[in-house]
Amino acid sequence: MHMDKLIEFRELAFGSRIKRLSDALMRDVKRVYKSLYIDFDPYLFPTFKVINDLEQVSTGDLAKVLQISQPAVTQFINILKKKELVLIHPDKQDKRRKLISLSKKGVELVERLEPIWEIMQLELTNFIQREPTSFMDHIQLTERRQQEKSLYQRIMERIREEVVLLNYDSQYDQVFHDLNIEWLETFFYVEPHDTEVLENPKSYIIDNGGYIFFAKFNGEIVGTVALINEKECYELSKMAVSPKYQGLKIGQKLMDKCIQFSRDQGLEKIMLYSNRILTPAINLYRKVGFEEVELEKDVYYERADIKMILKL
Amino acid sequence: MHMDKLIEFRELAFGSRIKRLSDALMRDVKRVYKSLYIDFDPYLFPTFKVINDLEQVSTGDLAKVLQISQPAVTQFINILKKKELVLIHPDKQDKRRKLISLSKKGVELVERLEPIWEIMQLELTNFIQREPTSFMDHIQLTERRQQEKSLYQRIMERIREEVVLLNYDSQYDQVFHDLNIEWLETFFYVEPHDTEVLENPKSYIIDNGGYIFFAKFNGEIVGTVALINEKECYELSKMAVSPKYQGLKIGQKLMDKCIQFSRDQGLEKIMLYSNRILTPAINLYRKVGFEEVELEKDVYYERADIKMILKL
DNA sequence: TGCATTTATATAAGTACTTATGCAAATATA
DNA sequence: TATATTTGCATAAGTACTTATATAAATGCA
Repeated sequence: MHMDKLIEFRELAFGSRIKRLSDALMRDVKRVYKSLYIDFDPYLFPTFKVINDLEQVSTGDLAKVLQISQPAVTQFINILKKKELVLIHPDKQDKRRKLISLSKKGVELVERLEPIWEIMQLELTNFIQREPTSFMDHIQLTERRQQEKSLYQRIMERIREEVVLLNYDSQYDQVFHDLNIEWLETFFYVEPHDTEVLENPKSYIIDNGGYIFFAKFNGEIVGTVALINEKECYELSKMAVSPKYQGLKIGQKLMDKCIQFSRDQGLEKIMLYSNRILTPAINLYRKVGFEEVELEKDVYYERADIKMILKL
Repeated sequence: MHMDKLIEFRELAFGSRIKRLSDALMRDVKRVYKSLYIDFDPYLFPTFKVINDLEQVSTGDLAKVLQISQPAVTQFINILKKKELVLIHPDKQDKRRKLISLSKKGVELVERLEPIWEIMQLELTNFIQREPTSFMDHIQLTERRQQEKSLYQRIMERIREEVVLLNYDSQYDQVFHDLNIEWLETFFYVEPHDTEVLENPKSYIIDNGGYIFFAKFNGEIVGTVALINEKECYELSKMAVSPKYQGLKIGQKLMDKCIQFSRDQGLEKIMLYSNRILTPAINLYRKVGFEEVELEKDVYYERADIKMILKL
């Protein structure tokens, strides 16, 4: 009773099957955008990409090159307009025509999306292109691949792989400062001690036997964390991830690195101070094994209201 | 500007392209049903066919074997119910469950659809299955085939080919009578002379040097026409096509046969009487070359209000 | 055996398109 | 040079699904 009847119906269910397949893939790509907190939808891709490539197009031209109905294009443009991704200017020569081009925000989005599209292109190629075979077999094989590991998972894994970890380098001092100031300003206020440390990471952290790691994605530093040298253990601190790149599990990756690094150094534990407002962070700490311990009275961070320790 | 941009986008537009393709094919199949005056939709096919094959299924089972959402199944069942094609009975053991089975009308529809499905299966196989190649190439080739000659045209042509013409045989006397009585009763009233002729085609038509042809589709006589022997020409008469099988161009096929036959006999013209109410018929007569001539006063059909002649 | 959980289905609202149709501007034609 | 036709876009409504959620019946477990 659990088998797929559409397979049995063979070519007769061809239409239904490619529909089902395309629906599944579109849904997966939609989830990718959502996971990356990007306000974009896969069905908008063809329209958006053509506007980007041709720089200026009319509604009718879009319908022609995309081979979809003109009302569909009108609707998509309205949605892109609402998202402020395109500009619409009437054609001077022909007052019936509207010329569409990308807005500044649209161009920025393209820049953000391009590396992701590249990865999608790669994963999709890998997903659908194997040995040459019949159309029906391709559908069958692709459905099976989707069941084994969804396109969503494949793309996300690949995107996460693109995040590489780097050791401290003074060229990243500014980013280290900015990433940390960002969340400090959002949730608390910046203490004078913070500024001092964040502006001089080398003397305060590195020269004291501490370490700083960076996460790089798409040529950009998108996250950082520091291990500050305390007696007998490291204090995990200055963890910050660019809000633009949430969903990539960068925090997780930085944590893993810190834990592995401390283990390799033969240490027994990692310690950290945090604040209960930062629930996602606290959850991550718990997930990797940190346990809450009593907070001493004279802690040097004013905002700290929780202390956690991970036994290695 | 007229090229297909989706091709350029390669694998990135994979989802959009199979969506576009499936939409096109579904639309074509929908048109086939419409052309045959069958009140059915391609999206209902998987559900309908599974109910037919399994005889009794629950909503949930359908969702499982079709791999679509349960609300979709509920909606499809409601539509099938509205079309009176299925029966819904609550499960005695499990009062939450609903068991779906085909109604009498549903079974009849399956019988009507099965030969068409067979042709669709054939045409689709031919449409999508060529040399083994990559998934993208299959899509490309299929799109091209669709542009050259749409799936709709391919299926319709094949269905029309299934209509074969037969010469007079007394075993078809009853059908000859019934098909003609049907339209006579619909548009006029049956004159005593009609009944006389329709009940004795052999003595009234064949034995007078006339001819009767039949159109057969799916093992059933679906149309007929007679050439009645008059001095110097044939009178085309008793043309009738089963309303169930409109859209197959059966009338056209019977006409072509009559014209070809008369030509082969070396005759100079065909003559017919009709009535202006029967616009589709009159249109067909005009289309193949019949021209209106003056109607004599003493014509032996009371309902005749137009006389036409085709010069061969 | 009673109550929480799970399962089967229904309902509502949203999505990504379609077709049908209307209106205004541009072009062709007389 | 007026008028009919065509073209470009918008609007409305429909279609074939989806997700989210509700409800009632069945089942699991204490």
